[in-house]
Amino acid sequence: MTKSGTKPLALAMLTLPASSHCEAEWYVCSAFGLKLFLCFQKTVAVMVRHRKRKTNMGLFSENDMRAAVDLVSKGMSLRQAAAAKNVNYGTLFRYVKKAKTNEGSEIRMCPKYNSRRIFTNEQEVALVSYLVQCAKMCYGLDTVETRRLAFEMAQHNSLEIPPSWLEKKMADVFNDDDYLSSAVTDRPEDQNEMLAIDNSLSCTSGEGNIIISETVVLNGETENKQISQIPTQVISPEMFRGYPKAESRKPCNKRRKGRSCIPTDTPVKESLVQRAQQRNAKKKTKVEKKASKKLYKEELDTTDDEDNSPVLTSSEDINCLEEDDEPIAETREPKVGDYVLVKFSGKKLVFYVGKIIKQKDEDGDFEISYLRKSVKDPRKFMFPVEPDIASVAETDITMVLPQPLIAVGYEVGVWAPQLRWERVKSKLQGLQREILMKLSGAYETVPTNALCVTLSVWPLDIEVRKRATVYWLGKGNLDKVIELTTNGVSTRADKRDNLLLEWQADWEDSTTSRRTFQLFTNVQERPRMKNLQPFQGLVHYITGHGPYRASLFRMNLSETSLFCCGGEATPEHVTLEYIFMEREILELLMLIQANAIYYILRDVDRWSYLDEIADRVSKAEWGRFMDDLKERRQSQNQVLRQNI
DNA sequence: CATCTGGTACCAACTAACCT
DNA sequence: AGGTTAGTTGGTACCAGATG
Repeated sequence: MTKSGTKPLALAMLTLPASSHCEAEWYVCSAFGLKLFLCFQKTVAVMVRHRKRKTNMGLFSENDMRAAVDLVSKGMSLRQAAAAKNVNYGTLFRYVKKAKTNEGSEIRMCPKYNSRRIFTNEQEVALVSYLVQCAKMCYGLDTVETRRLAFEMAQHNSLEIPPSWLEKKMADVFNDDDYLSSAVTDRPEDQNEMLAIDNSLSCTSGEGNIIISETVVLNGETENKQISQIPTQVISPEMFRGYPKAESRKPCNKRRKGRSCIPTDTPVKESLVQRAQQRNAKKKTKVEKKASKKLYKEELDTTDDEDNSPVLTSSEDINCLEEDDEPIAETREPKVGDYVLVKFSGKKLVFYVGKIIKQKDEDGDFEISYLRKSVKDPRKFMFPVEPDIASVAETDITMVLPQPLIAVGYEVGVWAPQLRWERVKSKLQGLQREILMKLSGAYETVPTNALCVTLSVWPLDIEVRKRATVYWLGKGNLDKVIELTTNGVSTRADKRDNLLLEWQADWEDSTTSRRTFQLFTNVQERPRMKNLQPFQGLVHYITGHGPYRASLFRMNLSETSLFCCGGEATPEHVTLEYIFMEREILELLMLIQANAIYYILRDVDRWSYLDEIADRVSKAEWGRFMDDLKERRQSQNQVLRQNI
C-alpha cells in the first residue's frame, strides 16, 4: 500500500494508441500478458503517455488482408494485391501461404497477440475499477501490490497463469516503463464505457458471447479452436480482498467514564465522593512526604556532613534507591525491627529503605519509618530528624534487608570520654586495625597509625569522639564537648579542625612508622588526596613493611638485608632494581627525582633540606675535583722531569 | 542487356513473457 | 534492471524469370 494521496502507477492497463491511416481503425491493446489488436470503426482518442510507435506493424485490417489474399488467389501478383489493399506484400505472402496450406478452412487473417492472455475484458474492468477506487480512497496500490492483486485475481478466477506467477506469488507483467507510467487519466473514466468499447472491439458472435476464432497450426496439422468467452461471474478484487481500510484505532487511555456526568443517583454520588476522598488523602500523603524531604534537605545543607542523626551503613550493596530492575524478593515474613525495601510504583519504579516499627494491622499494612540516603555518602542511610512514618501494604515490601552494621551510633556520646584512656583507645584501634589489615593486605608489623594515614581513614577513637562531639554540640552541652576535645570546641566547624590537630599531634609524637611520616607529614593533606587509593604493593612501599629483605631482616625473617646487587634491600632499591634494565632505571630515576624536586622546591618547609644537601654535595664534589686536578698536575710534572 | 516482377530468405524491429 | 527467447511483422537483398 502506498501512503494516502500517492497515485497508483499501474492503473492504466489498457493502452490504446490511435492510428489514422485507414478507415477501419486498429488499436493495440496490451494488458496483463495480452497483446490485442482490436478493430473498430470509430476513432477513440485514447493516448498513452510517452508511447511512440516505431513502425506500423500489426496495424493492418483483417478485411484488407483477406481481400488481398483473395486477389492473389484469383491470380493477381503479391505486390499488386498488397499495394491495392495497402498491406505489406511480405505479410501477404505469409497469409497466402497459410491459406494454401489450410485450404478449405477458415483461418485468422489478423495478428494474434493475445495467445497468452490472462484476463477477460470483464475481469480487467473489475480490476481497474478496484484500483481506481483504492486510489480515490487514498490507498492507491503500488506496483508490487498491484502485481500481487493481479495474481490473486487470477487465482480466485481459476485462470491459467504462467509458472513464474505462481513462483513469485505475483503477476510478472509490469516491466514496461510506458506501461507503468500510464496514469488513470489515460483511461476512460466510465468503466461501462470502456467495457462497451472493449466489447465492440472484440469479434462478437451471438448475443453477448465473445468469440475469438483462432486457427492453430501444429506440425502441419490444422486445428480450429474456437474460444468462447462466456461471460461467467467475475470474482472481483473487492469480493476476495475487500477495499483497504484504516487500522482500527488504538484504545485510548484508561480514562474513567462519567468524569463529566452529573450524578443524581445516591449510590453513584456516594461512590464518587468516596473516590474523591481517597484521591485527596493520597495527595496529602504525597505533599507531606515532599515537605519532609525538603525539610531534610535543608537540614543537610545547614549542617556538616556529620550530624547527630543515627547513621546506618547498609551491608547490602544498595547504592542507588532508584532501580529499574526489581530486586530479588526475599520470602521471609517481615517483622518489627526489620529493615525492608519498599517499592513505590509511580511513573518510575522507586525503592525506599525503611524500618518496620509496627506489626501489620488487619488490613495487612505495616507501619514503617523511612530512612534517607546520605547526600554526602551514598553508602549510608539515615533516619531523618523528623521521622517519616507511613503505613505500607505488605505487597509493596519487596525484600527484607539484613540487619545493618551500626558503625557509630549516637550512643557514643555516653562512653566517648573514656577514649581518653589509652587502654580503651588501643582496644578500639585494635578493632580498626584488623579491618584495615584485611582491606589493605598490609603486613602485620605495620603500625595502626601508619595504616590509617596511608589509607586515609580516621583513627576510630578520633572518629568516635568526633561523632560524640557533634551529638553534644547538638544538645548544647559544651561541658561534654570540652571533655571530649583537647582545646575545646564551640562550633561544629571547629570540631573537625580541632580533632585533625589532635590526630596530627599523635602522628608527630608517635615513634613508629617514621617512613610513612616522611611521606605524609601532614595528616590533613591525606584526606584531600582522594585519587590516591593504594593497592597492596603501594601500601607495602609507603609503610616500608613489605616483602623487602631490609624489612624482613629487621623482623628476623631474613638472613640478610642486602639485595642481590649488594645494596640495602629497601623498598626504593628493590622497586627500581628488581625488574628494570639500567636504561629504564635511569629514566625512571630521572623522572621520579625531577618530580620530587619539583615539589620540594615549591615546599616552603622542605626546600631547605634540598638546599643543604645540594650545597654539601657541591662542596664535596668541588674538593674532590680539586684534589684530582692537583694529582694530575703532579704526575704530569714528574713525567716531564723524567723526559728532560 | 537492362529493367521489372514475383517469390523467397534473411535480418532488424517489435512485443511480451521469461529468466537471471 | 537488463538480458534472453519466441513469435510476429516490416523491410530489403537476392535470385529467377519475364519483358521491352
